[in-house]
Amino acid sequence: MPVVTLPDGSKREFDSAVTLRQVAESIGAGLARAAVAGKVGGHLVDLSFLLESDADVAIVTPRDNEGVEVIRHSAAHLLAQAVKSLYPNAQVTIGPVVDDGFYYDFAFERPFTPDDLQLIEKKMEELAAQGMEVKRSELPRNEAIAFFRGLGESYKAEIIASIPEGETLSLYTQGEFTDLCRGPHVPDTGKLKAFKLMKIAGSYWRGDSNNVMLQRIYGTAWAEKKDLKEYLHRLEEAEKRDHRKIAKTLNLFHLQEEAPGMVFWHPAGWSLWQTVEQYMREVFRDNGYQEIKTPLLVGRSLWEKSGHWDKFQDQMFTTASEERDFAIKPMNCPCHIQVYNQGLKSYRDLPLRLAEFGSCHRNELSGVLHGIMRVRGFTQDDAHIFCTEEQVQAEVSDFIDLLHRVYADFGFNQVLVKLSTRPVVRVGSDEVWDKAEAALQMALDSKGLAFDLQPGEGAFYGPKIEFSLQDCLNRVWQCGTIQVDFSMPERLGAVYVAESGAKLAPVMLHRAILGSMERFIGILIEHYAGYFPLWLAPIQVAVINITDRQAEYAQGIAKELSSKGLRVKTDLRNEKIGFKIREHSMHRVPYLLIVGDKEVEAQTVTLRTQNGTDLGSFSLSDAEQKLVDEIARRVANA
RNA sequence: GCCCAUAUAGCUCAGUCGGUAGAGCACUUCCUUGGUAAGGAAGAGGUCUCCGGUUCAAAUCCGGAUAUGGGCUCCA
Repeated sequence: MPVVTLPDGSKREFDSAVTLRQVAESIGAGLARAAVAGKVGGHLVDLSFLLESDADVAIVTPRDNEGVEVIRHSAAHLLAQAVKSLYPNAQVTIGPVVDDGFYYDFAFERPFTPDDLQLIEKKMEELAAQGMEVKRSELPRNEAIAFFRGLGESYKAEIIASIPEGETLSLYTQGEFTDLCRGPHVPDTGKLKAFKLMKIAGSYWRGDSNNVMLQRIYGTAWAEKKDLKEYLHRLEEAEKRDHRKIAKTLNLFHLQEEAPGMVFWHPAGWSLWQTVEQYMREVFRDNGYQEIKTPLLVGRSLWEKSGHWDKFQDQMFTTASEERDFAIKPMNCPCHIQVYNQGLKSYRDLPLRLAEFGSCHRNELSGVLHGIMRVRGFTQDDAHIFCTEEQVQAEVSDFIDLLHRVYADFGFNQVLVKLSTRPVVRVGSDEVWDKAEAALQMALDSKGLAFDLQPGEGAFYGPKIEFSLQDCLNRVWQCGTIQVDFSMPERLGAVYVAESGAKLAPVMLHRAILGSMERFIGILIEHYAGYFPLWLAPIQVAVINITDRQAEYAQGIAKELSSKGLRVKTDLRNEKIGFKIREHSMHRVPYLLIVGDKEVEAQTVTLRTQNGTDLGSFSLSDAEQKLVDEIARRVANA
């Protein structure tokens, strides 16, 4: 006599064992129709799940996130079914749910083409329309291996073979197609109403680049057609924000064949860079950092001492001169230690914070380059804090506060935090790791910051915290980091004289807030879609005359504004006012300052914002004050 | 690096079956002095990414290289 407790706390009693579908039907026909899966005691199960004893039960519909995930998972099976029906020689492998959709990896004798994709999608629609029942069954492991071998599905058989012996596996069958799967799945393919295949990509079998390359088909699936449409619209919006596209319209930078992964900054883009850099320079100065500059090209012997020549050589650009090997620095830390090592340091000198806008080069694989987000030549807002073990927590704590202030100034208020602790292969004693991990955790706890703990993900030389910001499309970008390093100072001979008179190696904290300047500027471009807050805008004000008669007046105004540090452009061309306004609006200039005969006569200016609001007339000094205030407040307009 | 796709004017893109290249915007010149998102006219602009092959003939078909895009892998 199972008694079912529903999420609202109400109870229902049944005379005999029931399936979840029957439970749903007892609640309402509408719910039963909508149901795609169920939950028993918090575990997702199929609607066909037979309930024989009392349980907490929930019916899952496409309104629940879990319901959409079930739909996506079933859509992956539908994709596999369609592929097998069109191309019987293709072998199935895995087909999981990912953000917003799913994929399925196939092994096939020839590459899938975009035309294949269309055919497959059409086949999926046909199969979905048939409303085929999706049936669950079970097989013991060894029989499952034999079953898939019999089907010629060697990859599937290999997956099962890696599952411990003696287990029973679940299979799902729809029409002629059977797949190994933990489930649950929708009760019939008719529940799959809104999906679309997106792209074909390569992927290594079991994610290992030594293995064969499979073909991955990505798709998206949603509860309703409307959701699918919204998703496609969101993709279009994201594409409009693409930093590479905006960089072209706003003339910020370019990349070219001769320098793959390295950026040619144009005046407007470099203005953006300079604003960010000068801001960070102030941040360094106001927070006890000292800025330094170290060489780009450093001899092999230093990289051998630091261990990079051994471990990182593939990624370093190297050259030779007079029979000596050199490498362009991929990181700044070894050089910073060289600066630290000049002159004997006392514990009284610590913490010593050395900062550098460090220009680094790494020879990344050609396939990973991406606009200015992933480049070979980049600049870090890098700094190393040399301190004692006792100082670590306070330094980390101050850094976390600083990082949040900086992100907020750039208009990012959502920050995600990850703490990575000791990996299996590591240097340093357990006591030292205990202390370092505790220091990081206490720094986070003392601020009440939520964080994801990633056991074993720390660097071999110490634990680390990583900070990610979320942009206006809720995309996550890992930018900031602080890492404790017990290894390199000792390796490169850094010491300080302790109170006791003993010479000890300092602890080094590697830290960055923006990460790479290039990438951070790329993020800013996409976050603001090129509509930068006034303080960042490459051109802040365009001074526009209505006819030639006001040219001199306009130039005087521009000169005055420039002298107050504003980035001003004049537009005195012989064009109609509407034409000029359109052009500067499209170039996302935050303020247009317009002068005609009226303004000359009254000695005023008229201000218009980028989005078309007419702010009316101001005296020049009032207008100037307004702009200067807005810059100082770093107002975000996103 | 691996898989797939792409590369035509400064930009965005057409270019059918292989027959010497086209639009819009931008640019230049002239006319227009116009009050809040495109005034008019004329002109100039191309080694169709590069190297090779097939062909009487290649932007177009084939091979290779490079870069870019989307993934995979990588990111101590």
